[in-house]
Amino acid sequence: MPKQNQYEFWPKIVLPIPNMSPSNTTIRDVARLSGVSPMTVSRVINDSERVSPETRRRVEEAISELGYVPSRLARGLSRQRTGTLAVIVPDVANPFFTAVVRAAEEVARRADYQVILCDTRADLNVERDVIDELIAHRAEGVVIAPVSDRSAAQLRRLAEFGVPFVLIDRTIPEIDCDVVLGDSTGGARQLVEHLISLGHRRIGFIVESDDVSTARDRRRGYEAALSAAGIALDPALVAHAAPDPSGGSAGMRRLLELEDRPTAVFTVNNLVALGAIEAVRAAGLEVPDDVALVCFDDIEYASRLYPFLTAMEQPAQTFGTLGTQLLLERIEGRGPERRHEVVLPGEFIVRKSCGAK
Amino acid sequence: MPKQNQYEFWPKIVLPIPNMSPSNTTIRDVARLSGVSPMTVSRVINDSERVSPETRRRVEEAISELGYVPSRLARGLSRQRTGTLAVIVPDVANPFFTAVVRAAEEVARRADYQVILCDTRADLNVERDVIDELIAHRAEGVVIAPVSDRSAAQLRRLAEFGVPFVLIDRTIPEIDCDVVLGDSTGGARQLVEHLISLGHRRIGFIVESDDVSTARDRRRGYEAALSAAGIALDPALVAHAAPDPSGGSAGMRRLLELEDRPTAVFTVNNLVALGAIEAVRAAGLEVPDDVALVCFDDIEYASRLYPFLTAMEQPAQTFGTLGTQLLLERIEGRGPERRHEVVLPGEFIVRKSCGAK
DNA sequence: CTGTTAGCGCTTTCAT
DNA sequence: ATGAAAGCGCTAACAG
Repeated sequence: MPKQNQYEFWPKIVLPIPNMSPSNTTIRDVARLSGVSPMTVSRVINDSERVSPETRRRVEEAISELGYVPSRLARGLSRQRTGTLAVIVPDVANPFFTAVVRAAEEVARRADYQVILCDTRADLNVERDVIDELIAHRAEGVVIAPVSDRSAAQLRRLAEFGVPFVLIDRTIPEIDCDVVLGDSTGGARQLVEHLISLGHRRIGFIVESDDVSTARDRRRGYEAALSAAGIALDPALVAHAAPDPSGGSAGMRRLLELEDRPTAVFTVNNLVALGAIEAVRAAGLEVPDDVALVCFDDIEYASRLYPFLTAMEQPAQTFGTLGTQLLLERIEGRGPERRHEVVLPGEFIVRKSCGAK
Repeated sequence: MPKQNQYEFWPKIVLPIPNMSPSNTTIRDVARLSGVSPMTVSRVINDSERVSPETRRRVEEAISELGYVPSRLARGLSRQRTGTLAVIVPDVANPFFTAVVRAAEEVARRADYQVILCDTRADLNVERDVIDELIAHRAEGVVIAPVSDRSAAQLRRLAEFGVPFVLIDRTIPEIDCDVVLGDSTGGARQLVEHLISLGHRRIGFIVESDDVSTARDRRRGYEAALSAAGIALDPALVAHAAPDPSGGSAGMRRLLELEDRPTAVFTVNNLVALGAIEAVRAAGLEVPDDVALVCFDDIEYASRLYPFLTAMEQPAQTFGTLGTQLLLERIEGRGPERRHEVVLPGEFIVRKSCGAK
């Protein structure tokens, strides 16, 4: 079990480092070598039509001979556009966001945009810093799953700087922009109704703070399902916790300590479910026998190995694809005046954790 | 079940888009407003000492009044350094690399570097393109888990451009540079010896192509364990496959079709194991009863939900941390002449898939 | 402590 | 079809 600083003294091997000397070839070097002006070289590297085939050939030869690669910095500064856009998520390690990010990158790449991926770790301050960096970088647009409603300030900042953005997974009350959402309310309702149909009456809910739209919407769905079934809402059954495994554990522990503890629990997402399950087991109980459990979002690899979580699976890739497409439309001015609000239905997947036969 | 183009016609909501007009405030605007020269403003934003407190105050006031954010493009072009480094992995969605990436980003951020994350999808061409982009961006260094030995060309290209890089997880024969590795050979040997100690004699191996160093090294460990136990190597038991779940399935299917099929299988990594298990189940068999299984790398969330895979877990975060630290040393010229080669031991975790009691 | 002068490497605009 | 001049926004290197 390596300790953190075990590698303070690295094992060393005596081998030469390759000779690295920055080769700073510029457009002028290419121009000189091919006997034309920098402007002509510029035309060649930008596939402008107005270059004679012969000149083009000579320039291209010089380029490959010199191993010239145009500087994006200079080009960006001069053109006043960077061809870069950003994807910001609260946690890349969450399989849901991992999928979102991959899809977004794919679309961006195909449209010839570079993408900068930013992980805020659900930290508002990191998010602020990251957004400032992106402004400094003159990113042309941002696809973002914001930390919470309090991200509004930084988004307004983006808007001030004329950087278009689209929200994914989460809305923010005062922010009007394109947005790609899951059907949180409907999905939650469906999950909870399923538990009710299984005979549960005391159903817990582990959820993050109310300033995240998905948390609010899913709570709404939870309440709607209960009320439709004539079950009174018991505030003690709603446990607020961080939206990660340790939050899930903490939340579940609190629910289990209740006098009249729930027989079933709905967690706001996959990672919370994970922690909740661990807490159940730590208490010497079992899912679903002692506590049934349903949640939002799947954990793909886990489910492939062991189909356990009954979940409302959201089409993560589509969040990324669509979000990026909408963003590209805005960037390229093709977007309509009115904003898009896309709501993607989830897929209800019944597995073992809910205890359905 | 949403079809791909169901969203060709997005639902629209009539809401105004915030008025976005690019605010192009430059250092000169700030200079003008605060009544100093651009140079003084530059000094202020760079925390240079040589500015009187009063001037500094006025400048800072102007900055916040104008909402000025210095352009990284211009700064980079002028300073001839971008403060950007890149992390390249073959698959961010692989929990192992997800962890690597997060750790790397953390270290980079603390050293005030921006990081660009690139996912090559194990595609050599994507890798080449990505590296070209990074050169164009004038990234200052690269931490890379290369696709295969054939990545050598693009790494040499990096070196030509004076971009330092460190290899993680995988070495490349002709490339001498800092590298952070796991103990593939030793780890593989330990895994296979464990299977042997459980009584297995026919042990299969599902592995990717031999031009990836980890594949070679793990095969070496596999063979060493067999030979130490006096078990003859049967080439039919070594299945080559893509290093992902579908590759794992394909590989396992081939092994199961053998006349004298293996009673245990070692897979080169976590994702291959996943596919292999699916194939076993699809064949109506069970792990570990019909086929025992061990692999490299854990699938964290899956294991938390259901501790199943017997695996050689590698300290992924340390790969990222150390790799980035080494890179930073190189970038900042603090690195020693000789290269570092760090080999991190794995942790052998016995769970159910190997069938140990 | 502050300002001036030159670029950084590319592209835009306008000539030719 | 090609080139010259100017400038994108910033900072290094010198003044003063």
